[in-house]
Amino acid sequence: MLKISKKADYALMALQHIAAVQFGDVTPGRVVNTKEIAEEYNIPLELLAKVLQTLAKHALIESHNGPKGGYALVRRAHQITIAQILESIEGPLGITDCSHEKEGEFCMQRENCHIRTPLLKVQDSIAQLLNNMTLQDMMGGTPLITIQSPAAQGVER
Amino acid sequence: MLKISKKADYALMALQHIAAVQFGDVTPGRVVNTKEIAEEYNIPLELLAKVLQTLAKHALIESHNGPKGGYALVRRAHQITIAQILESIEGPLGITDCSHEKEGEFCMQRENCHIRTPLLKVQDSIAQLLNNMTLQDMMGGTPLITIQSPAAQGVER
DNA sequence: ATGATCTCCGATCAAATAGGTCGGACTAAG
DNA sequence: CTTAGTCCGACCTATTTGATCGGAGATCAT
Repeated sequence: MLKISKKADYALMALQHIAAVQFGDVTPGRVVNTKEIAEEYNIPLELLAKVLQTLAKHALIESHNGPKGGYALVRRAHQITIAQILESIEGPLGITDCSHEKEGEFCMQRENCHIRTPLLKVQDSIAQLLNNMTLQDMMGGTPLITIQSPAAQGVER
Repeated sequence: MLKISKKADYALMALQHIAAVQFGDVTPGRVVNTKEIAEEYNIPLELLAKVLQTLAKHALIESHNGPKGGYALVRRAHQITIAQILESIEGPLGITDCSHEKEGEFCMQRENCHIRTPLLKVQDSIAQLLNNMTLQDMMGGTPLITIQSPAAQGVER
């Protein structure tokens, strides 16, 4: 349960990769195109393209067209929150249908519903969690396969 | 994003209602049948029945068959966590596909994936959040506990 | 300038999952 | 024993998600 979509997964991988290239030591400042990312992580090319387009539309990355083109981060990694990334792809956070009810619409269970308020509380907690974590926290450089000491993880803050 | 299913919603409403009847002041100990809950909250009867069956199979409630039959909680409200309820309906918590990979199976992106470990960290935080909240916290019409964000480090309450 | 290449973008298709429905099996009251 | 009321499991449909295709526009190399 509470699974995030594959597209969101791809978005996180792609942004992590772009950040690593752009701010890394090897070829700093280089833009990276869709194909490179797709091959590196075995992601369907066309689908990844669509994901990156969406991210660009939400101003998380900017696109450079033509040959030698590609994508580049607009902000630095620590200024991009996980919440922003996920919401760009999957829409606003809402663990229940009635999370974003506009005035005038309401679910059929609303009048006697006792669980809405506690659930919104849970939702707030998750929102804070995702807002306090940035792309920088995903940078660690250590590949997954190697054994890693718990202290060496980039996510520790 | 991260929306829980309608079935899970119905499960929470139903359990809240059963607990209110069973441990309330009006008719304590009474079992409550599917129809009563469905009408109270405008839930499709047959679908709610299926949800309750699932909850019974996971030993959160017990079914009493025949006339005057219905469902009753087996444990008290404060001993049933939200995590247990949701997992009974939607399966184990897992924000990403590779959360519960068995030995031998792995996603196509695994070998170069840098986001798995941080995401599992997020998942752990959410798990703690849901495990620290019980059905009791949903009782009483008015909101009850304040939940702190587990974002910084370790979840405390 | 012109062609070749690369990216962007919309529309489209297929698979998975959630939402909802049906008839039968069982139980206990009368 | 009958009968009304309940649980239970299989079935069907609709929405969402994952993935794909083809063309238009932009940029760089020649």
